[in-house]
Amino acid sequence: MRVTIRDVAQRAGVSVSTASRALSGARPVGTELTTRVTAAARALGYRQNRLASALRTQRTGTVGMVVPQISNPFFPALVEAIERSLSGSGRQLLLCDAQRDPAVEAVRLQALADRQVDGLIVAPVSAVASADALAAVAAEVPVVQVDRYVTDADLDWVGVDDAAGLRLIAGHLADVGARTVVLVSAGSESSTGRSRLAGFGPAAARHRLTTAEPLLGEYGIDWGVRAADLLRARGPLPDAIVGGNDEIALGVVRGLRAAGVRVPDDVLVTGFDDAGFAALADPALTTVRQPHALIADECVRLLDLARAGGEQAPRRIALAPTLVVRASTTRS
Amino acid sequence: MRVTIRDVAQRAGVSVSTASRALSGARPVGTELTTRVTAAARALGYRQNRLASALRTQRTGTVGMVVPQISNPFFPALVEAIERSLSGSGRQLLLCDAQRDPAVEAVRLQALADRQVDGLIVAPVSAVASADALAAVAAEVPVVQVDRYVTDADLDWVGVDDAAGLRLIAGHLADVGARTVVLVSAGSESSTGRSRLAGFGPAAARHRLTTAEPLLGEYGIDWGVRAADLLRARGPLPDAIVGGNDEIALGVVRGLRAAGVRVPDDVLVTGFDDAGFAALADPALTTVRQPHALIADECVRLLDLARAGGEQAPRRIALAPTLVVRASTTRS
DNA sequence: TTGTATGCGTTATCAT
DNA sequence: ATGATAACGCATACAA
Repeated sequence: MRVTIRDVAQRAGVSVSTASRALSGARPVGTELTTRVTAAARALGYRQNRLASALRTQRTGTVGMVVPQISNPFFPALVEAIERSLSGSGRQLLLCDAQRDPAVEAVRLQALADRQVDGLIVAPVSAVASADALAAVAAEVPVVQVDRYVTDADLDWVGVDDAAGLRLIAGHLADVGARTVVLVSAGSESSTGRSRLAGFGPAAARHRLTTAEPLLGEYGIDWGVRAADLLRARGPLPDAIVGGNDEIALGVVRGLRAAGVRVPDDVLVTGFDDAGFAALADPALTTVRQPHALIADECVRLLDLARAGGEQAPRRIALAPTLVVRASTTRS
Repeated sequence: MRVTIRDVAQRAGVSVSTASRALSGARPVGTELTTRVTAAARALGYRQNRLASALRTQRTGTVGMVVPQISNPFFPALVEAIERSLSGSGRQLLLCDAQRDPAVEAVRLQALADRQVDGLIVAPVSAVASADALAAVAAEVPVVQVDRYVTDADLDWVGVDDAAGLRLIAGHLADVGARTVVLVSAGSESSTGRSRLAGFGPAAARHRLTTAEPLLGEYGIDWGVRAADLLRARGPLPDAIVGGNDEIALGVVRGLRAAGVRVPDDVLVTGFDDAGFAALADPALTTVRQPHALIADECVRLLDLARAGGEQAPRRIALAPTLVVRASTTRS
């Protein structure tokens, strides 16, 4: 049988409550008894049954996270950062994958709520189709959205300041001599697609860059390849192509190269996110890095705030990204 | 207050035990009462408190997993597969990141055990430094190693058949006309480094390929770049370079390209694992794909077997990989 | 400061 | 087949 707190108490010659208090530090315990208890605990190799504790305290020390797809190269870094941020306060991450399906996502959200997680960090699959399920769980457990958010639900959100990211990119492109730029990004189904599109025009204008009509498709390498063809069909290429994320940018590079256009020699290309492979690509991608650690910390902070403060107006926290200049915009 | 099974029982006009049995199906319950109970449960929106259930049944329905580093591009696909395999039986994955540190890993293993996970799936950070902690938790909960294993611990393992993978690669290289090949891989600190090295010679011999002295460093793009230089310094390049994993292969490609050597035109290059970026790289990497879904299923199966059967001789399951031919070995 | 007794929500045991 | 009751391991209200 496992060693329980009863065994510890017995061995230390105290009551169970004293043992509990001595170990948790919830209430003061005499110095001698404290040492007796801790000694007994160590001697017996006692380790708390977190389940029983959670049942009693209503706190599991676990936080649930649902990502659209963990194999999507953007999320592992985020998961890692959140796992790390949580472990700072002794909590653990219960990770679920939504398989890009709002229905699966809904099941996962409920399952996590049933396991009494202390909070839920969610990157919703869809801006609209995920809304109901998210609102439902939010009624029973604190929820923070990360990266993406759903429309029509007043929930906290933490992500990157897309407008600021695009300003960084525009500034850099202007610095290296670009005059004409075009955006290749995702449409407005996702919240990030919308805000990146909205941020692009003003950012370009601020740095006196001439823009052409944006090409909007979806986040993915295939769309980037296709967009490169569309762009060439349009006429002379711009000086620079701004990808809505790294995958699109990589697709653009590949599409261009297949047509004999060299990057960065003939055209500059930038990405967004700094997903793992951006540095591995050839040419390595100039991109905007999301501050994973800060995003993670903010998520955790909002979660704790929600637990403490109860109902509040939803907070939306957009953190500043940083520019990472690599070979795709560096002419030798 | 949350709705508990008491509420359901009351509304259905039965005892709590009957309600429990009707809902769980543990013991037969009269048809009428069953319908009354399920109706009441649905009407009240009852959802079981998994914690309380777990405390009683000693089964949490969660499986812990510890990976060396989730941002390492090999692991997300594995995590996804395991998450999926588990969800088939209604279980969930508690994911931890060891931050490449055996000490952190040890803490995570204990934390998961304290949370009463039903099983543990671990890709150990180090073949030697991870052994003690792994053996310790294995004493209290079923453990299955995946991908890598520790020496000196009799624990189940599921992974890929490295020798078979290298035979696939050698066969393919022979098919496309290569005569001389060299291995660039990791040393023998990791179990995979050891077995891939061991499998290379026989695989090459089987297909009448001439081999040169292998270059052994570590899994990582930097080593690949450096190895490319070492290889060029050695004299004329071989027809093909076999990377110990995809990162090394990518580094080799980059190192060669920096020196003006073209892939695949001048030299063929292969990887191992089919990590996410292998398909995204340029040129896309010919590699050996690990059967993630099968590996995941086997992990789960062994876990369940261990729960059921108690102590057994450790099982080591090496699954057959498949060859993925891409541009890095395809001359146009 | 310490001990006693109760309950968290559920399932298992033992009756009937 | 059904119900009363105890117990899982822990933390806390209350009493001393």
